[in-house]
Amino acid sequence: MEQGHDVSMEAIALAAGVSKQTIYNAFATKEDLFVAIVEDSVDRITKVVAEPDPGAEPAAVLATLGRDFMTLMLDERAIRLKRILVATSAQHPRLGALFVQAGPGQARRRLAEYLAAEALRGRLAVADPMVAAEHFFGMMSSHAHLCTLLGVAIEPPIDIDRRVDLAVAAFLRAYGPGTTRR
Amino acid sequence: MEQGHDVSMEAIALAAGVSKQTIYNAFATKEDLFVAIVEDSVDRITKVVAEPDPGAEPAAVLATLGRDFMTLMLDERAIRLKRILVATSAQHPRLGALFVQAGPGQARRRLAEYLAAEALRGRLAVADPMVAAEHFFGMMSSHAHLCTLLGVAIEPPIDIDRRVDLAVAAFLRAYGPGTTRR
DNA sequence: GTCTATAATTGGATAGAC
DNA sequence: GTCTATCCAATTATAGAC
Repeated sequence: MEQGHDVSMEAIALAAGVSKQTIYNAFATKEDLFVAIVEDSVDRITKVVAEPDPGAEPAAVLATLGRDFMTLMLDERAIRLKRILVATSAQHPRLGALFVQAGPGQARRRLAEYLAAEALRGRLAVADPMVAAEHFFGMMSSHAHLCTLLGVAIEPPIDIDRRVDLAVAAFLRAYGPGTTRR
Repeated sequence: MEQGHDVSMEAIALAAGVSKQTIYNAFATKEDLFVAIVEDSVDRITKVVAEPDPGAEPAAVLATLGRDFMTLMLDERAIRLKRILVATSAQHPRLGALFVQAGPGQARRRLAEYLAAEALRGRLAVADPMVAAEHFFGMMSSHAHLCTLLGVAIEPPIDIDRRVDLAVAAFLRAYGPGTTRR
């Protein structure tokens, strides 16, 4: 995970403090080891997104989910994992799908469920909950996501709380109760 | 560009119909060739984003910029280029920055300029034009962007026009003239 | 089970003829 | 300038001793 997708078995054995043959006793090929490591990393890194409290204020729920999402997205381990998944997407699209489901996909589904419930209660004007959830996360994360994957510094340096607050405010203007949907 | 960042000089020479030595006569190292190819590709792929007409309706300007942005983002060549930039980000962050500036960065600056002008005219309620522009592009592209990089199929298949229309509508509710900013 | 030593292959780069 | 043939380093995987 530290050295990226093209790390050698030699380097892995060195870091593990064993010889190559010891690794080959546990994994038949480098591919097998790679898949096992990535699957494990996806489990470790995509920590379960807390289910929102159905009774809480939309602004508070959005802020909490938003901060969790941004923190996960900017986590150095998560960035490394995503780079590896992108670099090997041609050989292992299944691993990419695994990450999407467990990470951003889960966050999106959780928020969409909450938005649907709030729409029924009349506290939000959300026609398509999955689209609205994507709008929320997309507003916050899009630019920073690309930059972190490319190793490009974000100017000005990202302020998570501010980004979250701006996205929450914009989302509530777009999907608040008084809004006319079309 | 077809085979990805780890293509061999052998394969490149074969595709070019020459021998390796012929390539080495033009480029001192594989690195040099790589940088030249990527720089050229960035130029080719990030076609100049049309400057918005200052007088046009916000909804129409947003729809045009949105469609251009989505088309560029989903272009197969652009996806391949981005994968290569991500895979080599540790060795060549400069190339990633080049792409960001020329591609999404340019689109964002163009939209931000337009939004600032419209805010002065009172047709939009935009406090921070760069943030608002990022909100617009982020709403449309975020999820699809990650999926295309990872080679994961988007379910349901993406409908550019619909995504653009939904983002334009949400943006205008959030940043339309009647909106209360905070 | 683990280690050292060693295939066997690949791939970047070069030599030397034409 | 271009080609063929070759060098050399790195890397995956295995053999065989302990």
